[in-house]
Amino acid sequence: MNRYKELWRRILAETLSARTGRKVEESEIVTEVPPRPELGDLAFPLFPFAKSLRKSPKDVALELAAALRERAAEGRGVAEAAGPYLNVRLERPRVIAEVVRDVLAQGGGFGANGELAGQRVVVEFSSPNTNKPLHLGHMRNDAIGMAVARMLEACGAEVLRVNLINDRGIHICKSMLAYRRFGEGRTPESLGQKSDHLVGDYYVRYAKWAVEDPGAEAQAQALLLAWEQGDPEVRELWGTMNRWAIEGINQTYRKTGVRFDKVYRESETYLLGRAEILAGLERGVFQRDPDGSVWVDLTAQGLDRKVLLRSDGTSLYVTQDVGTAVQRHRDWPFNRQIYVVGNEQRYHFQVLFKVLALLGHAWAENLHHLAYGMVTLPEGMGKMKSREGTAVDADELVADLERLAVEQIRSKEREAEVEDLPGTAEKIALGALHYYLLAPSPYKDMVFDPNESISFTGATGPYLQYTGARISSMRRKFAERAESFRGGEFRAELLSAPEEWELAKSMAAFPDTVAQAARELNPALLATHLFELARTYASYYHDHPVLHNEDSALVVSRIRLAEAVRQVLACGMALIGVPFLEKM
RNA sequence: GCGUCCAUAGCUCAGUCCGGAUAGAGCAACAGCCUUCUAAGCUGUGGGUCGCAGGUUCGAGUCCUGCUGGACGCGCCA
Repeated sequence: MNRYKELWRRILAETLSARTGRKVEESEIVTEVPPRPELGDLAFPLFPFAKSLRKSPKDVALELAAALRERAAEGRGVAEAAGPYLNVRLERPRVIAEVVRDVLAQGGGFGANGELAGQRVVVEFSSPNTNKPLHLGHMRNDAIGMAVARMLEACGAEVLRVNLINDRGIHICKSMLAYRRFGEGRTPESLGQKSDHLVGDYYVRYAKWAVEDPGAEAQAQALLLAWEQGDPEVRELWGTMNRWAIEGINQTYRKTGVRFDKVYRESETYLLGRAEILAGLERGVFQRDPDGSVWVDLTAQGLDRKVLLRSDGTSLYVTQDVGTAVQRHRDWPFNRQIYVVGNEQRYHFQVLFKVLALLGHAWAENLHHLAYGMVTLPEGMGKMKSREGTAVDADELVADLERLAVEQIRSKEREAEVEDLPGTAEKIALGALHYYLLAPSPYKDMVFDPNESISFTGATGPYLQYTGARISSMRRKFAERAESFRGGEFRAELLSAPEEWELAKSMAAFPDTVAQAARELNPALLATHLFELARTYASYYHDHPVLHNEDSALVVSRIRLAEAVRQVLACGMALIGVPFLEKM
């Protein structure tokens, strides 16, 4: 839609410049969409020009409408006055023809643009700990990370998906300690259990034990010390349990379509972080306290004094993150780096970015914390504490959604039609999950209602999938009956229903939404746009037969329009991780 | 105590960055629609002091100030 908007902006700026006797910039022209389609397709409020023209906005609109009459052909539409607004009514058949042609010609590439061409962007997301399986919070993180990565790619950027595995520290030692104490040599194989769940069970076991035994904490500390000193037995146990955790987590990633181009481990970068901090100390940007700890003073910048190295010389979370960032920029010099991390860590990232800047890394100003809100359960369903074993487990949740999808397919008696029941159920489950997690703005806390997420009515992933499957089905039927529609040609002027115009506008605006979503790092804009497109289409095909028409030109015209809708849905769904289904 | 973020329909959320026409969806509720391209659908009805009070503006859900309520942060934890 932008191309038409920009076209009229220019036309209006030229006309207004001539009338006001000063150069009116295109940026001064405010564009909107009229509140009701009958009013036109583009709207330009004229309040700002009333003063300089010494006329009421209403009269300005009337005069402009008259003056713009001769530019209708150029602008593919006519301008009319509507109160204080100048509204433009586009020439529908011409625009519909352009949109359908563009969508079908560009196929899977529709919506892409070159806005970020040549940019290299790192997107870090997921960042699991190796002491427990993934939970619902990770799934929101993953959904956002994957969607943002794909959106940036759609805008031409080269994206590196990066995972940072938190595989060291006291919390990791806790599950190791509990396993050593209570595990009796059990393995995932001996138990027939998914390996990350085994590790997670001992993390929960530790928490229970620590309540009874006040000495537990000290033992965990001792184990961490042994780990840092490289005790072979401890390192071996650590290696085994880490492998279990990571293998299990990777299974979940494969299941949910999450992938990374590069994986970093904190155990591999914390030493570089320490070296960086010591270099900063030498350059005088940090200070050492009498007890040996190293500090950065950010009070001048509205933050606090923060410790960067402990008095015993060991590193902290922020130290590791410094090392990781430096390592990454060496490995793959990026223009931007986006950290998808919960909003409770806002302060941490402010500090991190300032510390990196103080260390003299120019790229520090191109780091961005994409802070997303907490996911909670509805009232009465409890808090998600992985320590207590009450977190919503990712694997379980996906399995539950799949079960419900199977039930739905059976109850609709679609089992024979879909052919691959488990595969279809899996895709519906992922569509439901990803759509639900991406629909609210990332920065806001959200309530995850398991029942609502799997409900198949309303603004959901399955609704998009259903719309796509219906069109796909219709398309197959069209191909089967191709003979009877022979000779029919696409003619945009046959697509004169108001809904057909709404569909064309929605499709024309899709590339703008992709660009905006990428600019704002907000996949929710896409989720909303796709739902509205699907809803308009559902309403349209309910009372406008596509194949059941005498006029084969009308059939062909409508099927092309429907195919374009299908294509736009497919493009958008791919971006937000909702699998497209030919049949459901 | 200090800082950051949030508050829109019974519920879950768009709209706020960048101020413009009677504030929109979905769910739930109620009433309809399957000899017709998949009823996981479609149509209609009811439902809002945009947390409160000021201010700026021709115009405020949107910007500014104060207040109230909530979440998070302010560890030699991650």
